[in-house]
Amino acid sequence: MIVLDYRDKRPLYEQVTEKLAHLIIRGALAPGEKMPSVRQLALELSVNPNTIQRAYAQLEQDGYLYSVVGKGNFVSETFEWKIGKLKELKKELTALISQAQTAGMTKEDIIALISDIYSRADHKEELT
Amino acid sequence: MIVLDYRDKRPLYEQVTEKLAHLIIRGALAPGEKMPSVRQLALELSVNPNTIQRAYAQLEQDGYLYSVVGKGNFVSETFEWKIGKLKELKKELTALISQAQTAGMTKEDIIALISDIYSRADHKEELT
DNA sequence: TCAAGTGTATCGTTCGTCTTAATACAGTTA
DNA sequence: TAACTGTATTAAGACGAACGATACACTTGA
Repeated sequence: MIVLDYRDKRPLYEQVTEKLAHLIIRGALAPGEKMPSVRQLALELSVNPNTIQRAYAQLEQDGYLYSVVGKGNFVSETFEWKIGKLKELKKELTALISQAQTAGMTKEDIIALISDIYSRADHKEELT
Repeated sequence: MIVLDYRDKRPLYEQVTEKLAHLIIRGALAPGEKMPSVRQLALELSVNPNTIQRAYAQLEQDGYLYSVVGKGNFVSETFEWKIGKLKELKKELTALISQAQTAGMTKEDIIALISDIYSRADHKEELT
């Protein structure tokens, strides 16, 4: 199901989080589906249950799944994590734009920058 | 000239960097002016010369000043650091907006967000 | 020329935080 | 109630950031 890379310098829980998130985003794990238990997945990956627990906690934080004590972890509906991701990005964008304006960028500067980025993206989309 | 706050959890070199940057931005240190030497400022602040050195290196990286071996550190022309800051912000903004659009935010969503941020900032400016 | 000033590079110690694990606690269900 | 779930606490180890001691390299003026 998942293979960990011990040459990867990132922590184990982060690798697990990322790979599970990918499976959910791609639809390999359907909404409502039951995730493997923390102990079971820990056994499969030869890792401490806490490591899986931390990955699951992060995925819950990001809206990808929800947990029920005594029952297990389950994949959330798609819109859940999309909303979560948007909120996160909005937060970061706000902070960055605040910096930008204190540094002297005008509103128009930023809008022009955004238009530029989006126009390039439109070209890419034509290829998909 | 500068007072360090040891209750502040941020590292000393970061405090020094920030406060010197403020002095430069506000014009208290004029372009072309000679900065105190690393050893001299280190003495004044009762801190290791390396700490000041690191602050100066950061300020040079950000375009606030330039150094000449054997002579000293000097405040850069204003446009130098403005350009540097803008480039940095543009880079971060580009990366973040790319993420935003892959996450489903539309161009209009982002522009609305920016307008919101700027309108709040305008209110603040009226008070200064 | 050389002493005294300047910036810079290297190295080691300390200290905090991050990561992971061991273990115990708590809820659910057949 | 046994066997499964998730969760909380604590400790140990690794790692990196911050700072300082020290030596190196360049410039200037007496």
